[in-house]
Amino acid sequence: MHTSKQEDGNAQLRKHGYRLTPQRHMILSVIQEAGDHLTIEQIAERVQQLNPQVSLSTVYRTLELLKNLDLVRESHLAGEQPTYEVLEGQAHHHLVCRRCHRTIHLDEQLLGDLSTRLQQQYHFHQPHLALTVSGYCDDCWQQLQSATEDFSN
Amino acid sequence: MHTSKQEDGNAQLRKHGYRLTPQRHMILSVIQEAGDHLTIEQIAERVQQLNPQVSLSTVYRTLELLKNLDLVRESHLAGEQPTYEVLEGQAHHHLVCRRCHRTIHLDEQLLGDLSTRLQQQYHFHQPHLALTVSGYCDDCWQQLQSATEDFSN
DNA sequence: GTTCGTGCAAATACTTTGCAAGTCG
DNA sequence: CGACTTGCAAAGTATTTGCACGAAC
Repeated sequence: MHTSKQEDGNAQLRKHGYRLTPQRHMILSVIQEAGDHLTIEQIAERVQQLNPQVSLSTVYRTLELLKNLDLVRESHLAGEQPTYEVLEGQAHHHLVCRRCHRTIHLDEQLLGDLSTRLQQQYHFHQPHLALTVSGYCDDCWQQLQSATEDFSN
Repeated sequence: MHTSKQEDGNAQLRKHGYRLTPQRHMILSVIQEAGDHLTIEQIAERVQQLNPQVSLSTVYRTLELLKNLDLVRESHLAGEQPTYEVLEGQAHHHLVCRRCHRTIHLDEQLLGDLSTRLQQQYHFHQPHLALTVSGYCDDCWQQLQSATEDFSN
């Protein structure tokens, strides 16, 4: 699948004087096609399915590079492994259950014009908003309720 | 310094059947008195200043415990070490410069009634909001501007 | 006195690095 | 061809675990 996103990625690399190696291309593609967060392990797994030769260090080095070029965003929620996803201008937000770790994605407009407000009030440039909400999903909450009948306060 | 916060912490431990050891007390105090985020290393350092015997694993284990009891909040910004701070009911938010890592704290009410809205829409219980804004502080932005005169697009 | 918690050392997990060989442009 | 990248293996860091001793209640 050749999306314009991919060509952007390749172009970005070239523009900054980096070489366009098959490994870099594969890694970027894998992340783009996932359309979701991937851990380093998941990325390596998928890349190695295409070419088992690719080493883990290359994945680390490439992600570092893509991160610096703003082609990929890293997020690191407490207690979880860091994850990577394509950066498409849009922020997006997470609801994470503290018990089962289920994650719900929320879209960017949730926060309205906050971005602009922060820019003006704090002189912060190119702000990327990342909201993480931790709590209990309804299922886990029910289970916890029945498990702790008495411990009030 | 014996604040009511400390007594709350102690009481919480007891209430859940955990023992109140000097180590736990020290670790909680250190975090409370910092009034700011501390890394594990900083916590260990300060605790060991009080009693050099305390081991790192105890710090890890205790933080895990305090986290589960909701006495302490862990945050883990991408590319940084995890940090810990007392949880005082209030969320608080961060603006982090991507270049110099300077951090600005923003207060909870920034997000208004979002908490309630999420609760209602997604049936998420006891939500804690943590907003992280990454971007460039004004100083770094200026420097970057002059450093990259030409590379447009 | 029991059970829980701690210190220590070792194990595990995760990430980075040095370097020779290979590849992109 | 030359400079940049890669794979591999080894080194670093960070975190977790097993166990015997000590402490809280």
